[in-house]
Amino acid sequence: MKNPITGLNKIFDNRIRLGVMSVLMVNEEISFNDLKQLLEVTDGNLATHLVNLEENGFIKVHKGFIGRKTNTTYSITRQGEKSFSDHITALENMIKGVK
Amino acid sequence: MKNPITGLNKIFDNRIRLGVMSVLMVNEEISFNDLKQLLEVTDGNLATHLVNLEENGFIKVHKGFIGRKTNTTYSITRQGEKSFSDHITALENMIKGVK
DNA sequence: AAAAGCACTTTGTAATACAAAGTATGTGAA
DNA sequence: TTCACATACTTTGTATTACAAAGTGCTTTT
Repeated sequence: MKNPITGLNKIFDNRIRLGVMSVLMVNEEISFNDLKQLLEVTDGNLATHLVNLEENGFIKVHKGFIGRKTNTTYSITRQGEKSFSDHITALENMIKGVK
Repeated sequence: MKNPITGLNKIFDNRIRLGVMSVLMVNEEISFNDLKQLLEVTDGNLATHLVNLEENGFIKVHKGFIGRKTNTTYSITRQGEKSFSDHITALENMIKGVK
């Protein structure tokens, strides 16, 4: 038998970062506020995880407007897609092992 | 859209505990040492996570012998199977969402 | 002019994770 | 019989992480 948890990405051990990534896999972009409500987190906490994901090159930020209100949105990067897919694959392999 | 990370069990956010559980889903029992080598962790760290899993009622401990050498093995409980299955289901649902 | 919203940053604290060292018990070798 | 070694921990100390709450700067709404 081999180590079932190799290939898991440490960045995605955290559930909020995991949540952000899986949302961004299926949504072209999402706003800060929508993300905050969806994941049910405080804004400070969310902001920290978003910075982390951005610094790791997994997401990118777009500062825009809705009318004249600021509206920040986030989207996934190529590298983010790749790294998250790899993580999902590792999870699936682990799950396959237990079934 | 709904929160993709609801249903995930916080105990299984940690990769070592996740690893222990997935090993115990497919092995009737495993010894402390085998687990340590398989998951590539220090014994102190592993022991801590095993205590955590035991206190949560997910695994049980059997202190036995091989010949006259002590041999501690671990196995999953009914509740552990249930909780871990639920976690896997939650993961699968999350993954389904991103595919 | 005041209050409120957005998207943060800063601050402080609590929880978590981990390595390393120490411990108790027993075994095998010299 | 004494010494080194193994098992399965526990203890200790530290580093990392996560989080809430409060503060900030800007803008918009009332």
